[in-house]
Amino acid sequence: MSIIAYTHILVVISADLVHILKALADDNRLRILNLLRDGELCVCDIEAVLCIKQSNTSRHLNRLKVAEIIVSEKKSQWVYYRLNHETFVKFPFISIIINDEMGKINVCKKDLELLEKIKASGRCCD
Amino acid sequence: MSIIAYTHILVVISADLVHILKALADDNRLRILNLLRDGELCVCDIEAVLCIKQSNTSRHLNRLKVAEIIVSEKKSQWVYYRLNHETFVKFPFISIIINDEMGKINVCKKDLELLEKIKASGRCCD
DNA sequence: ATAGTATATGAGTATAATTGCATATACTCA
DNA sequence: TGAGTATATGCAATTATACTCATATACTAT
Repeated sequence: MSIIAYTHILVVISADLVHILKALADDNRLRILNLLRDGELCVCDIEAVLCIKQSNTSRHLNRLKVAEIIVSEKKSQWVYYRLNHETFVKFPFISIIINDEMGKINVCKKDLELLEKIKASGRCCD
Repeated sequence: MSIIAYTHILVVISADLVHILKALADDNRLRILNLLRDGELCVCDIEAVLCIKQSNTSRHLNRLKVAEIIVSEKKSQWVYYRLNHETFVKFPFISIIINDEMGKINVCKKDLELLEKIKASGRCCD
């Protein structure tokens, strides 16, 4: 179900249902997606809110990126991650999980509050 | 996020989002849910279509049952499994995955065809 | 009772996922 | 250029998951 296209060195692996579900099936990654609802964030913001190691944060983000659930953009020394709405068009259930389910989870609410505090009182970036 | 209620010996663990996603994030279990779209099936039917070992089939079914995605009912020597629509009301994204995504997957289409053949030409049960 | 069938489970193995530490890379700013 | 910051990645340890084989349990029918 995965499409692998070789164009010179470029390798594109189209995410399929199981890979997307595997990427979603983790507490930390769900919390990351919840944080990204409000807009893009850099690795250090996420790291601070979730209180997990930088390398771990980076790996979780990469897992979501490989599944095409998020995309990244480098701006000076920071890498900003944001939700990939193109994939949500193809797999609408992802939007439903992020928009409808996240709000019900207590940890997710607290994460958003903590994010606001961190944003207010001097972030690592920007 | 899990609610654990002790009433005498009864233990009820309410399935939460991550557990449901973990239960869904597997090829064989997605194929099982696809087969159950048309109605209840016993273990041997599923085993035959997916071409996996009986013990493995039983464990996958248990994983889905613990996540409350399916329910089981014993009828004489067979155990019939079916979709748990109560959970789908609580988590509508599951319905969307099963109804909208399964149909797009080739293996799932073939599984349904094979199931019809097995049902037609003498099943193990009933 | 006994043999046969359906399902569940314990034990062991193989593989995959998560994590942390140390380090490499990329970028900025003085 | 050199120091500092942000992010990614190699490696190793730990844990979780999937799978198989053998066996136990539950039920049916003779």
